[in-house]
Amino acid sequence: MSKRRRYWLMKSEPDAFSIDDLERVGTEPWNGVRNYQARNFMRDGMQVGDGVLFYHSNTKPPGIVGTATVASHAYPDETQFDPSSHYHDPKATREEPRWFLVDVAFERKLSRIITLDEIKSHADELGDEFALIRRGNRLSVFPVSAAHYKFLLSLE
DNA sequence: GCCAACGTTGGC
DNA sequence: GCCAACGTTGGC
Repeated sequence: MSKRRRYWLMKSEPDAFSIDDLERVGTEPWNGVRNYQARNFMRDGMQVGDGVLFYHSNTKPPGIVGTATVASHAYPDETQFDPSSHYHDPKATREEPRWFLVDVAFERKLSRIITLDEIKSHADELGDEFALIRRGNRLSVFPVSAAHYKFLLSLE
């Protein structure tokens, strides 16, 4: 069993939850993910202490704005059980939860945004396997290699 | 606000 | 199991 730190990129729309919000609250349950692949990364791949690139999506400009750490193992997303929640899933039960999340803890804000444009300008170094700049990528949670994590932060 | 690129759903 | 219809994401 490897204890080696893994790295991830997690997207959030700043209107809904920004890096400043995370700084304010310190730790946040990453609720509302309703994509199976993203869920599987959180449920099966994440370990406490893993590094997270915090990305602002659907804003101008989109880009990496900070870092965070995985602060819990995966557990059921409470919002799936709440009929009044936007994220309610009528097919989920407490016996068989469908959606899982981890807690994410604030680490730091970057001194500046590493914009999507800038990341794209380094496509040659990052290569095709970097999911963020692959065509049509909509995943909100995905793994980043240690080398890519280091490279992206070196752009700061 | 538009729309491409998906993922999901449900009829068959 | 196929696939059309629909909903969502997220850059632009």
